Amino acid sequence: MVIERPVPIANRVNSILRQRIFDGEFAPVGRLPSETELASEFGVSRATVRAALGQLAAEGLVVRRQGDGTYVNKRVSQVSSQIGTIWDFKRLIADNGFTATIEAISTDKNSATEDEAAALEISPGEDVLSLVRLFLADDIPVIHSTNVIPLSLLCTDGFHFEIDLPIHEILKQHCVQDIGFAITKISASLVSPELANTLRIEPGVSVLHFNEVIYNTDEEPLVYANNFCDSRYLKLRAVRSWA
Amino acid sequence: MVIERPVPIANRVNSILRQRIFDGEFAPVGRLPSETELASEFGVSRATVRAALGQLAAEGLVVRRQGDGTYVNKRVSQVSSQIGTIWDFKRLIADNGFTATIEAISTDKNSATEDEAAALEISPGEDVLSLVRLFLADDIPVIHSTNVIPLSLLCTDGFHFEIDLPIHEILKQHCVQDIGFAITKISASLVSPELANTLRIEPGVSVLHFNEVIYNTDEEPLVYANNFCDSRYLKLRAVRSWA
DNA sequence: TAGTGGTCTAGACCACCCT
DNA sequence: GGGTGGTCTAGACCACTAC
Repeated sequence: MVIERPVPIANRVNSILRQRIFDGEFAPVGRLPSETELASEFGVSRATVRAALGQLAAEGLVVRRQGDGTYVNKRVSQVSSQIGTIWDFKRLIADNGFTATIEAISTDKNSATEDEAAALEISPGEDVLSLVRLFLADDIPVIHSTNVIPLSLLCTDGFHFEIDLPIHEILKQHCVQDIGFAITKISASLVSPELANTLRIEPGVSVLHFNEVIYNTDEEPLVYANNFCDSRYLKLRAVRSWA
Repeated sequence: MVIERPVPIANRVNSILRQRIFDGEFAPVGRLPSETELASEFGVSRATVRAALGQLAAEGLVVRRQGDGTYVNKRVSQVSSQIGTIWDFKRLIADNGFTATIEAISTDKNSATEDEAAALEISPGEDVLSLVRLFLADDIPVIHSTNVIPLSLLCTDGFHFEIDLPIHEILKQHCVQDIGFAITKISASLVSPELANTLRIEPGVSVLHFNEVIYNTDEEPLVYANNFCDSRYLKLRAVRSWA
C-alpha cells in the first residue's frame, strides 16, 4: 500500500492558474488578479500564491511587473514542447499537432556494450534490457528511441511492457527506483544507414541526437538512452526567462 | 543615472552556496549544513535559505531528502553548459575547456528579409542591423551567429559594438530595452556551402541550428537570431530534475 | 526520539507604477 | 496616494529519516 502524499497547496494553485491561462480566462487584457486577491480567493496566504506564480514565471508563462501586475505571456503560452520539461515523446508529437503512435521494434535481453556499461556503471557484458521503439507522427517515423536498463534493476518477470508509456513510467512500473534527474547531451548528427532505413528517411539527413542517462535520487544510473529525432517534423523549443 | 537595485538576500545566499559546492567545501560526504544552521550562519530566516536552496535544487545541483538532509549532486555539479541557462556562447566554449575567441564577420545595415520582418514584426525592407560573428574554440570555428536588430531600436549612433559581449549585453548598451525572455527553436541541419566555408568544415556535416527571437518584457521582438553550432566540439547538456 | 526538510501562515516593509 | 509585486521574518505544524 503506497500512501499518496497530499499535493502541496502551492502546486494546486499553480495548476489551477495554468489551466485558466490556457483556457484564456484572463484574455484579452491578459492580466491576472493581484496576489492579494488570489490569496483571498483560494483562502491561502500570499506567500503560497507567490510560490505558485513563481513557478509560472520561471517557465516564462507569466510576466510579473512590480507596481503593475502579473500578466500572461501570450507568446509563451502558445508554445509547447519545451525542452527541459520534456519527459514524454508522445506528448511532444501531440503538441506538434500530430497523432502519435508508438511501435516496439524490439525488447531484448542483451549484453551491455562498452558504452552502455560505462554509462550505467556496470561491467561490460552484463545483462541489460534494450527497449527499442519508434515514434510516429501521423504515420511518419520521427523518433527512434533506444533505452537500455540493467536487468538487475528490473523487479518484474517477463518482458511485458506498456510500450506506449514514457520511459519513466515504465521504470516506475518495473523497478523500485525513483527517478531523480537526467543528464542529456544534445548534438546533431547524420542518420546512419540502418537508422535511415528504420526512420524511412534518406541517408544524409541531419537529425537531433539526445544521449541521455537517467539517475535515481541517489545518483545511481538507471537508464542509458539514445534518441534520434527528425527535427524537420518535430519542433523543439526552449524558453529562457530573463531572471 | 541608473539606480542599482540591491541583490536579494536569497540570491546572495544562493551564490555563496553555489561557490562552496564548486569549491568542494562539502566533499567528501557532500552534505550541506541543515537549513536551520545555514539560516543561523547567514543571519537570515529559514525561508530565505529555503529560497536559495530551492533554486539550486531546481537546477539539479543539490538533492534534498526529507528527514535526512541536503546533498550535493556530484553528477550535475561536474556538468556545465546547461541549455536553458545559456546566454553566452563565449562561456559555453570556455566551459567545454577551450579558449574562446570571437571574430566579427560583418556589422551591416540591411533591409529586413521576409523571415526577419515576420519574426521582428516589422515591414519587409525596413532597416535592420545584421551582426554576424564567428566563435572559435582554440582557433577552431564552432559557432556561426547572426543577430538581426531593427535599426529603429538602436539608440546609439555608429556601429561600434563590443563584439566580444553576448547579444543581451550589446542590446543593453545600445537599446533602452530590457530583455524579458527568448524563444528558441532547436533543430539539426546540414551546413550550407557558404556556412561550411566560414566554419571551415566539410559540406555535409550536421550542425545544431538555434533559431531564436528575443523579446522585451512587453513581449515585443528585439532580436532575430540564427546560430549554427558544430556539436562535434561543443557539448550541450540539459539537466532535468524530477519535480 | 531528535533532527531534517516540506509546507504554510500572518504580517511587515520596501520599490515601483499608475492616476 | 493607493495598489502592485519584491523581499524577508518568525513561527508553526507536519512527514520523514536516522539512530
